[in-house]
Amino acid sequence: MELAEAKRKFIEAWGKLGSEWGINRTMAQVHALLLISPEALTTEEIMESLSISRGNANMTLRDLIGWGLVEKQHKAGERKEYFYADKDTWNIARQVAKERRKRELDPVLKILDELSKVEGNKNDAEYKTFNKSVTDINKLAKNVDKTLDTMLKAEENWFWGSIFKIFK
Amino acid sequence: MELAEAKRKFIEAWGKLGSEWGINRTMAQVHALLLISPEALTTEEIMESLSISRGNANMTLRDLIGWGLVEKQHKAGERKEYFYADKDTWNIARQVAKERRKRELDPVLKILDELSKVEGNKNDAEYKTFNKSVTDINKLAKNVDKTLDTMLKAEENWFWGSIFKIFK
DNA sequence: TTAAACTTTCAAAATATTTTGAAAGTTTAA
DNA sequence: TTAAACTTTCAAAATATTTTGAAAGTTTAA
Repeated sequence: MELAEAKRKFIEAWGKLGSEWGINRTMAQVHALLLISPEALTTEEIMESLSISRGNANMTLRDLIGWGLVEKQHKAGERKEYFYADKDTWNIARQVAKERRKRELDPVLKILDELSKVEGNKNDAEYKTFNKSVTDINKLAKNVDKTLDTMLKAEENWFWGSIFKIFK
Repeated sequence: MELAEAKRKFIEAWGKLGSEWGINRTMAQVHALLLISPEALTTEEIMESLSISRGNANMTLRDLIGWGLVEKQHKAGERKEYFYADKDTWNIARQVAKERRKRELDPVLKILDELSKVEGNKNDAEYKTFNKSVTDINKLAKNVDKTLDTMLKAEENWFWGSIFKIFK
Protein backbone atom coordinates (compact mmCIF):
# COMPACT_ATOMS: atom_id res chain seq x y z
CA MET A 1 0.00 0.00 0.00
CA GLU A 2 1.16 3.53 -0.78
CA LEU A 3 1.91 5.83 2.12
CA ALA A 4 -0.54 8.39 0.73
CA GLU A 5 -3.31 5.80 0.53
CA ALA A 6 -2.47 4.50 3.99
CA LYS A 7 -2.76 8.02 5.36
CA ARG A 8 -6.17 8.47 3.80
CA LYS A 9 -7.34 5.18 5.28
CA PHE A 10 -6.07 6.11 8.69
CA ILE A 11 -7.87 9.45 8.61
CA GLU A 12 -11.04 7.73 7.47
CA ALA A 13 -10.84 5.02 10.14
CA TRP A 14 -10.11 7.46 12.94
CA GLY A 15 -12.96 9.67 11.75
CA LYS A 16 -15.37 6.77 11.85
CA LEU A 17 -14.25 5.61 15.26
CA GLY A 18 -14.56 9.16 16.53
CA SER A 19 -18.11 9.54 15.29
CA GLU A 20 -19.05 6.32 17.04
CA TRP A 21 -17.58 7.69 20.24
CA GLY A 22 -19.21 11.07 20.45
CA ILE A 23 -16.47 13.07 18.77
CA ASN A 24 -17.63 14.41 15.49
CA ARG A 25 -16.23 12.96 12.34
CA THR A 26 -14.43 16.04 11.10
CA MET A 27 -12.92 16.67 14.50
CA ALA A 28 -11.56 13.13 14.59
CA GLN A 29 -10.25 13.48 11.04
CA VAL A 30 -8.41 16.70 11.80
CA HIS A 31 -6.96 14.98 14.83
CA ALA A 32 -5.88 12.01 12.70
CA LEU A 33 -4.25 14.31 10.15
CA LEU A 34 -2.25 16.04 12.86
CA LEU A 35 -1.31 12.74 14.47
CA ILE A 36 0.50 11.63 11.35
CA SER A 37 2.08 15.00 10.59
CA PRO A 38 5.64 15.37 11.83
CA GLU A 39 5.28 19.14 11.70
CA ALA A 40 2.59 21.44 13.01
CA LEU A 41 0.11 22.50 10.30
CA THR A 42 -1.69 25.74 9.53
CA THR A 43 -5.44 26.15 9.26
CA GLU A 44 -4.91 26.63 5.54
CA GLU A 45 -3.12 23.29 5.14
CA ILE A 46 -5.78 21.46 7.13
CA MET A 47 -8.59 23.00 5.07
CA GLU A 48 -6.77 21.96 1.94
CA SER A 49 -5.95 18.38 3.02
CA LEU A 50 -9.43 17.54 4.23
CA SER A 51 -11.45 19.81 1.89
CA ILE A 52 -13.26 21.59 4.67
CA SER A 53 -14.20 25.24 5.05
CA ARG A 54 -12.30 27.81 7.02
CA GLY A 55 -15.06 28.13 9.61
CA ASN A 56 -15.24 24.41 10.14
CA ALA A 57 -11.47 24.09 10.46
CA ASN A 58 -11.35 26.92 12.95
CA MET A 59 -14.12 25.61 15.18
CA THR A 60 -12.86 22.04 15.03
CA LEU A 61 -9.35 23.08 16.00
CA ARG A 62 -10.65 25.03 18.93
CA ASP A 63 -12.63 22.02 20.07
CA LEU A 64 -9.56 19.82 19.82
CA ILE A 65 -7.63 22.34 21.89
CA GLY A 66 -10.52 22.27 24.38
CA TRP A 67 -10.21 18.50 24.61
CA GLY A 68 -6.50 18.92 25.30
CA LEU A 69 -5.51 16.95 22.23
CA VAL A 70 -3.99 19.72 20.12
CA GLU A 71 -1.95 22.80 20.87
CA LYS A 72 -1.28 26.05 19.09
CA GLN A 73 2.26 26.84 18.10
CA HIS A 74 3.78 30.08 16.87
CA LYS A 75 6.73 30.33 14.59
CA ALA A 76 9.11 33.23 15.01
CA GLY A 77 8.54 35.96 12.48
CA GLU A 78 5.23 34.51 11.26
CA ARG A 79 1.69 35.69 11.81
CA LYS A 80 0.07 32.32 11.13
CA GLU A 81 -0.86 29.92 13.88
CA TYR A 82 0.34 26.35 13.68
CA PHE A 83 -1.42 23.33 15.20
CA TYR A 84 0.30 20.33 16.66
CA ALA A 85 -1.14 17.12 18.10
CA ASP A 86 0.31 15.31 21.08
CA LYS A 87 1.39 11.95 19.70
CA ASP A 88 1.56 10.01 22.96
CA THR A 89 -1.32 7.54 22.78
CA TRP A 90 -1.47 7.14 26.52
CA ASN A 91 -1.95 10.89 26.91
CA ILE A 92 -4.61 10.84 24.19
CA ALA A 93 -6.50 8.02 25.91
CA ARG A 94 -6.27 9.79 29.25
CA GLN A 95 -7.38 13.13 27.88
CA VAL A 96 -10.40 11.59 26.18
CA ALA A 97 -11.31 9.58 29.28
CA LYS A 98 -10.95 12.68 31.41
CA GLU A 99 -13.13 14.88 29.23
CA ARG A 100 -15.84 12.31 28.77
CA ARG A 101 -15.94 11.59 32.45
CA LYS A 102 -16.37 15.25 33.20
CA ARG A 103 -18.93 15.89 30.48
CA GLU A 104 -21.00 12.73 30.65
CA LEU A 105 -20.38 10.47 33.60
CA ASP A 106 -20.27 13.08 36.36
CA PRO A 107 -23.69 14.65 35.61
CA VAL A 108 -25.33 11.22 35.48
CA LEU A 109 -23.71 10.19 38.74
CA LYS A 110 -25.18 13.25 40.37
CA ILE A 111 -28.68 12.39 39.19
CA LEU A 112 -28.32 8.75 40.18
CA ASP A 113 -27.27 9.73 43.69
CA GLU A 114 -30.39 11.83 44.03
CA LEU A 115 -32.64 9.18 42.57
CA SER A 116 -31.31 6.45 44.81
CA LYS A 117 -32.41 8.56 47.79
CA VAL A 118 -36.06 8.61 46.70
CA GLU A 119 -38.17 6.97 49.39
CA GLY A 120 -41.12 4.71 48.80
CA ASN A 121 -43.24 1.83 49.95
CA LYS A 122 -41.11 -1.31 50.19
CA ASN A 123 -44.09 -3.49 49.39
CA ASP A 124 -44.73 -1.73 46.11
CA ALA A 125 -43.21 -3.73 43.25
CA GLU A 126 -42.95 -0.55 41.16
CA TYR A 127 -40.90 1.14 43.85
CA LYS A 128 -38.79 -1.89 44.59
CA THR A 129 -37.80 -2.38 40.95
CA PHE A 130 -37.07 1.28 40.45
CA ASN A 131 -34.96 1.46 43.56
CA LYS A 132 -33.01 -1.68 42.80
CA SER A 133 -32.17 -0.67 39.24
CA VAL A 134 -31.15 2.81 40.24
CA THR A 135 -28.94 1.74 43.14
CA ASP A 136 -27.34 -1.04 41.10
CA ILE A 137 -26.56 1.28 38.21
CA ASN A 138 -25.26 3.84 40.65
CA LYS A 139 -22.85 1.31 42.11
CA LEU A 140 -21.59 0.28 38.69
CA ALA A 141 -21.17 3.90 37.60
CA LYS A 142 -19.22 4.66 40.75
CA ASN A 143 -16.90 1.75 40.08
CA VAL A 144 -16.29 2.99 36.56
CA ASP A 145 -15.69 6.46 37.94
CA LYS A 146 -13.12 5.26 40.43
CA THR A 147 -11.33 3.17 37.85
CA LEU A 148 -11.11 6.14 35.50
CA ASP A 149 -9.81 8.26 38.30
CA THR A 150 -6.99 5.83 38.97
CA MET A 151 -6.26 5.58 35.29
CA LEU A 152 -6.01 9.34 34.98
CA LYS A 153 -3.43 9.50 37.71
CA ALA A 154 -1.48 6.48 36.59
CA GLU A 155 1.54 6.02 34.41
CA GLU A 156 0.97 3.94 31.33
CA ASN A 157 3.27 1.07 32.26
CA TRP A 158 1.94 0.89 35.73
CA PHE A 159 -1.66 0.87 34.51
CA TRP A 160 -1.45 -1.79 31.86
CA GLY A 161 1.14 -3.72 33.81
CA SER A 162 -1.29 -3.98 36.69
CA ILE A 163 -4.23 -4.82 34.49
CA PHE A 164 -2.23 -7.58 32.86
CA LYS A 165 -0.94 -8.99 36.07
CA ILE A 166 -4.55 -9.61 36.98
CA PHE A 167 -5.69 -10.79 33.62
CA LYS A 168 -2.64 -13.00 33.27
CA MET B 1 -39.22 13.54 45.18
CA GLU B 2 -42.23 11.64 43.89
CA LEU B 3 -41.69 8.17 42.46
CA ALA B 4 -43.35 9.24 39.22
CA GLU B 5 -41.05 12.21 38.88
CA ALA B 6 -38.02 10.13 39.78
CA LYS B 7 -38.96 7.67 37.05
CA ARG B 8 -39.19 10.45 34.50
CA LYS B 9 -35.80 11.75 35.53
CA PHE B 10 -34.24 8.35 35.31
CA ILE B 11 -35.59 7.79 31.82
CA GLU B 12 -34.36 11.20 30.77
CA ALA B 13 -30.89 10.68 32.25
CA TRP B 14 -30.48 7.23 30.76
CA GLY B 15 -31.63 8.55 27.40
CA LYS B 16 -29.08 11.32 27.48
CA LEU B 17 -26.27 9.01 28.52
CA GLY B 18 -27.25 6.60 25.77
CA SER B 19 -27.19 9.27 23.10
CA GLU B 20 -23.70 10.26 24.21
CA TRP B 21 -22.62 6.64 23.90
CA GLY B 22 -23.86 5.80 20.45
CA ILE B 23 -27.20 4.31 21.45
CA ASN B 24 -30.02 6.47 20.24
CA ARG B 25 -32.00 8.41 22.75
CA THR B 26 -35.31 6.67 22.26
CA MET B 27 -33.68 3.27 22.45
CA ALA B 28 -32.04 4.19 25.74
CA GLN B 29 -35.33 5.57 27.05
CA VAL B 30 -37.24 2.43 26.19
CA HIS B 31 -34.51 0.47 27.92
CA ALA B 32 -34.74 2.72 30.98
CA LEU B 33 -38.50 2.29 31.10
CA LEU B 34 -38.19 -1.47 31.01
CA LEU B 35 -35.42 -1.43 33.62
CA ILE B 36 -37.72 0.11 36.17
CA SER B 37 -40.76 -1.99 35.28
CA PRO B 38 -41.29 -4.99 37.47
CA GLU B 39 -43.43 -6.58 34.78
CA ALA B 40 -42.85 -7.04 31.07
CA LEU B 41 -44.61 -4.36 28.99
CA THR B 42 -46.43 -4.43 25.67
CA THR B 43 -45.59 -2.29 22.65
CA GLU B 44 -48.79 -0.39 23.36
CA GLU B 45 -47.78 0.47 26.91
CA ILE B 46 -44.33 1.61 25.80
CA MET B 47 -45.79 3.81 23.06
CA GLU B 48 -48.12 5.33 25.59
CA SER B 49 -45.55 5.91 28.34
CA LEU B 50 -42.98 7.55 26.12
CA SER B 51 -45.31 9.10 23.54
CA ILE B 52 -43.67 7.45 20.59
CA SER B 53 -45.17 5.95 17.46
CA ARG B 54 -45.84 2.29 16.87
CA GLY B 55 -43.16 2.06 14.20
CA ASN B 56 -40.57 3.64 16.40
CA ALA B 57 -41.45 1.41 19.36
CA ASN B 58 -41.28 -1.68 17.21
CA MET B 59 -37.90 -0.90 15.63
CA THR B 60 -36.40 0.23 18.90
CA LEU B 61 -37.50 -2.92 20.68
CA ARG B 62 -36.00 -5.04 17.95
CA ASP B 63 -32.73 -3.15 18.28
CA LEU B 64 -32.71 -3.69 22.02
CA ILE B 65 -33.27 -7.38 21.47
CA GLY B 66 -30.40 -7.31 18.97
CA TRP B 67 -28.16 -5.78 21.61
CA GLY B 68 -29.16 -8.56 23.98
CA LEU B 69 -30.65 -6.15 26.51
CA VAL B 70 -34.32 -7.02 26.16
CA GLU B 71 -36.24 -10.20 25.56
CA LYS B 72 -39.68 -11.04 24.22
CA GLN B 73 -42.07 -12.82 26.50
CA HIS B 74 -45.37 -14.47 25.74
CA LYS B 75 -48.21 -14.81 28.16
CA ALA B 76 -50.39 -17.89 27.98
CA GLY B 77 -53.66 -17.23 26.19
CA GLU B 78 -52.60 -13.84 24.85
CA ARG B 79 -51.67 -12.74 21.38
CA LYS B 80 -49.68 -9.72 22.49
CA GLU B 81 -45.92 -9.78 22.89
CA TYR B 82 -44.40 -8.57 26.12
CA PHE B 83 -40.94 -7.09 26.53
CA TYR B 84 -38.72 -7.54 29.51
CA ALA B 85 -35.29 -6.06 30.31
CA ASP B 86 -32.56 -7.94 32.06
CA LYS B 87 -32.01 -6.00 35.29
CA ASP B 88 -28.54 -7.28 36.14
CA THR B 89 -26.27 -4.29 35.63
CA TRP B 90 -23.23 -6.45 35.19
CA ASN B 91 -24.92 -8.26 32.31
CA ILE B 92 -25.98 -4.94 30.81
CA ALA B 93 -22.43 -3.58 30.96
CA ARG B 94 -21.06 -6.76 29.45
CA GLN B 95 -23.61 -6.86 26.66
CA VAL B 96 -22.94 -3.26 25.72
CA ALA B 97 -19.17 -3.77 25.83
CA LYS B 98 -19.52 -6.90 23.74
CA GLU B 99 -21.62 -5.29 21.05
CA ARG B 100 -19.57 -2.16 20.80
CA ARG B 101 -16.38 -4.16 20.59
CA LYS B 102 -17.80 -6.20 17.76
CA ARG B 103 -19.28 -3.27 15.90
CA GLU B 104 -16.62 -0.63 16.40
CA LEU B 105 -13.35 -1.80 17.84
CA ASP B 106 -12.84 -4.94 15.79
CA PRO B 107 -13.12 -3.26 12.35
CA VAL B 108 -10.67 -0.55 13.39
CA LEU B 109 -8.22 -3.11 14.73
CA LYS B 110 -8.26 -4.84 11.38
CA ILE B 111 -7.45 -1.62 9.54
CA LEU B 112 -4.74 -0.66 12.03
CA ASP B 113 -3.07 -4.04 11.60
CA GLU B 114 -2.94 -3.50 7.85
CA LEU B 115 -1.73 0.05 8.16
CA SER B 116 1.04 -0.83 10.56
CA LYS B 117 2.43 -3.17 7.89
CA VAL B 118 2.84 -0.40 5.32
CA GLU B 119 6.53 -0.11 4.39
CA GLY B 120 8.41 3.09 3.74
CA ASN B 121 11.65 4.97 3.88
CA LYS B 122 12.92 5.14 7.45
CA ASN B 123 14.63 8.46 6.82
CA ASP B 124 11.39 10.09 5.74
CA ALA B 125 9.90 12.08 8.63
CA GLU B 126 6.42 11.72 7.11
CA TYR B 127 6.72 7.95 7.08
CA LYS B 128 8.29 7.76 10.50
CA THR B 129 5.54 9.79 12.13
CA PHE B 130 2.80 7.88 10.37
CA ASN B 131 4.26 4.56 11.31
CA LYS B 132 4.86 5.47 14.93
CA SER B 133 1.34 6.82 15.47
CA VAL B 134 -0.28 3.85 13.78
CA THR B 135 1.72 1.22 15.66
CA ASP B 136 1.24 3.00 18.98
CA ILE B 137 -2.50 3.29 18.52
CA ASN B 138 -2.61 -0.31 17.41
CA LYS B 139 -0.90 -1.41 20.62
CA LEU B 140 -3.29 0.59 22.77
CA ALA B 141 -6.32 -0.72 20.89
CA LYS B 142 -5.08 -4.28 21.35
CA ASN B 143 -4.71 -3.73 25.07
CA VAL B 144 -8.25 -2.42 25.28
CA ASP B 145 -9.43 -5.37 23.24
CA LYS B 146 -7.78 -7.89 25.53
CA THR B 147 -9.10 -6.19 28.63
CA LEU B 148 -12.63 -6.24 27.24
CA ASP B 149 -12.22 -9.87 26.37
CA THR B 150 -11.31 -10.72 29.94
CA MET B 151 -14.15 -8.63 31.24
CA LEU B 152 -16.62 -10.43 29.03
CA LYS B 153 -15.58 -13.75 30.42
CA ALA B 154 -15.36 -12.65 34.02
CA GLU B 155 -17.74 -12.75 36.90
CA GLU B 156 -18.62 -9.39 38.36
CA ASN B 157 -17.07 -9.92 41.74
CA TRP B 158 -13.93 -11.30 40.31
CA PHE B 159 -13.59 -8.42 37.87
CA TRP B 160 -14.15 -5.51 40.20
CA GLY B 161 -12.49 -7.29 43.06
CA SER B 162 -9.35 -7.65 41.01
CA ILE B 163 -9.48 -4.12 39.72
CA PHE B 164 -9.82 -2.85 43.25
CA LYS B 165 -7.09 -4.98 44.66
CA ILE B 166 -4.77 -3.21 42.27
CA PHE B 167 -6.19 0.23 42.62
CA LYS B 168 -6.25 -0.10 46.38
C1' DT C 1 -3.15 55.68 12.67
C1' DT C 2 -3.73 52.37 8.66
C1' DA C 3 -4.10 48.36 6.06
C1' DA C 4 -2.64 43.79 5.38
C1' DA C 5 -2.76 39.32 7.30
C1' DC C 6 -4.70 36.80 9.75
C1' DT C 7 -8.83 34.46 13.07
C1' DT C 8 -13.56 34.13 14.66
C1' DT C 9 -18.50 34.24 14.36
C1' DC C 10 -22.93 32.87 13.03
C1' DA C 11 -27.15 32.68 9.97
C1' DA C 12 -28.36 30.01 6.32
C1' DA C 13 -27.76 25.77 3.66
C1' DA C 14 -26.61 21.10 3.43
C1' DT C 15 -26.62 16.73 5.33
C1' DA C 16 -27.67 13.05 8.47
C1' DT C 17 -30.59 10.94 11.71
C1' DT C 18 -34.84 9.90 13.75
C1' DT C 19 -39.74 9.50 13.81
C1' DT C 20 -44.25 8.97 12.03
C1' DG C 21 -48.20 6.51 10.54
C1' DA C 22 -50.56 4.18 7.06
C1' DA C 23 -50.27 0.15 4.41
C1' DA C 24 -48.70 -4.42 4.06
C1' DG C 25 -47.71 -8.58 6.30
C1' DT C 26 -48.41 -12.42 9.73
C1' DT C 27 -50.59 -15.34 13.03
C1' DT C 28 -54.31 -17.40 15.35
C1' DA C 29 -58.95 -18.86 16.55
C1' DA C 30 -63.00 -20.38 14.88
C1' DT D 1 -61.03 -20.26 4.59
C1' DT D 2 -61.90 -15.72 7.02
C1' DA D 3 -61.33 -11.88 9.77
C1' DA D 4 -59.67 -10.03 13.90
C1' DA D 5 -55.59 -9.01 16.42
C1' DC D 6 -51.66 -8.25 16.22
C1' DT D 7 -46.43 -6.95 14.13
C1' DT D 8 -43.42 -5.11 10.56
C1' DT D 9 -41.98 -2.12 6.89
C1' DC D 10 -40.64 1.97 4.70
C1' DA D 11 -41.32 6.46 2.19
C1' DA D 12 -42.06 10.85 3.59
C1' DA D 13 -41.83 14.36 7.23
C1' DA D 14 -39.72 16.17 11.16
C1' DT D 15 -35.81 17.11 13.72
C1' DA D 16 -30.99 17.48 14.84
C1' DT D 17 -26.37 18.11 13.54
C1' DT D 18 -22.79 19.71 10.72
C1' DT D 19 -20.82 22.68 7.31
C1' DT D 20 -20.26 26.72 4.63
C1' DG D 21 -18.58 31.21 3.54
C1' DA D 22 -19.01 35.95 3.88
C1' DA D 23 -18.78 39.48 7.19
C1' DA D 24 -16.96 41.07 11.39
C1' DG D 25 -13.25 41.10 14.48
C1' DT D 26 -8.28 41.18 15.91
C1' DT D 27 -3.38 41.70 15.66
C1' DT D 28 0.81 43.35 13.87
C1' DA D 29 4.19 46.00 11.25
C1' DA D 30 5.24 50.19 9.60
